[in-house]
Amino acid sequence: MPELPEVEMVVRDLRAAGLAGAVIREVSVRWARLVAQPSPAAFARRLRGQRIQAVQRRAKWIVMPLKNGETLLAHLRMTGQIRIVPSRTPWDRHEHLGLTLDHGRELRFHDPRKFGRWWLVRDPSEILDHLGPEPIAARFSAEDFGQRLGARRRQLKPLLLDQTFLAGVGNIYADEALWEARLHPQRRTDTLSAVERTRLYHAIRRVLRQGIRFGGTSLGEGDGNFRRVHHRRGRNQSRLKVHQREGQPCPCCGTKIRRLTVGQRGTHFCPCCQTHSNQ
DNA sequence: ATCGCAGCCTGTACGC
DNA sequence: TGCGTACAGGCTGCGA
Repeated sequence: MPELPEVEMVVRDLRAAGLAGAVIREVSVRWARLVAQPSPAAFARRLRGQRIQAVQRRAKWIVMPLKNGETLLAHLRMTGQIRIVPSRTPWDRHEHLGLTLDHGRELRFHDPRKFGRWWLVRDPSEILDHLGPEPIAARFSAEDFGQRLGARRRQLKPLLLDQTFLAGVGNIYADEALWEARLHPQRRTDTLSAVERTRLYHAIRRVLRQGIRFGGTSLGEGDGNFRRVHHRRGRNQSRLKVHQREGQPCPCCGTKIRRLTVGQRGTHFCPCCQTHSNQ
């Protein structure tokens, strides 16, 4: 699933492909509900002829400011992939959006689950304002994180997935960060010591940065799994310690990894390293 | 404030 | 082999 590191890889790939500076010649929406805002017709009309000025990332969002001041936004959700292909490439059955660019190229949005969404808005803050801090930003401090964490009374895992609390962490990196910090996913946020809060802060940043360093996490071989722009796979799956490793030994102590459902989410942890004390 | 659930989707994994 | 069913999950919206 594309989380912060995966979206970062896509954004870097799009920049390397020269998407910043490209002009959108034609717009083809083949699955109407993919366009969240405005109507598909207005989306196509207002996008046509526009130049993409930059390709940026905010949490799991791809943010593309246009020359006319509007902003194109994309969210890959579960299975969204962006591809750059030669114009007039035959459509794959899971490609639901096409942006014909200059220089004989076309951007295609591929999404088997159809959960991904695109927006065209005058002011991106109306969409992005609700998001919490960017966890790998320099200005994101351990003090601020620890203080906000202690002010809440929830289980750790669901709070890490709450995009208004912290923006960009998803199921994979939440499991990995909690293992790294040696904290039980169901531990209550207001029971952590100062040392544990700092440990979690560093663990989150470490697993996200490692995800980027290894090109993102591509679990499995299927069509719906994460792929970078030119269909490349990430390599971070080989670095995962607990996520999707139920029954396999913990790399730290050898205990079998267990799976729980926490806040309606599949959750993987080491019952030995991640203790439930204080809960 | 926090929680749980339905809904959005379809590929995959499973049982028979 | 083939069928049916359950499940996965990011996010929103709802009610408790």
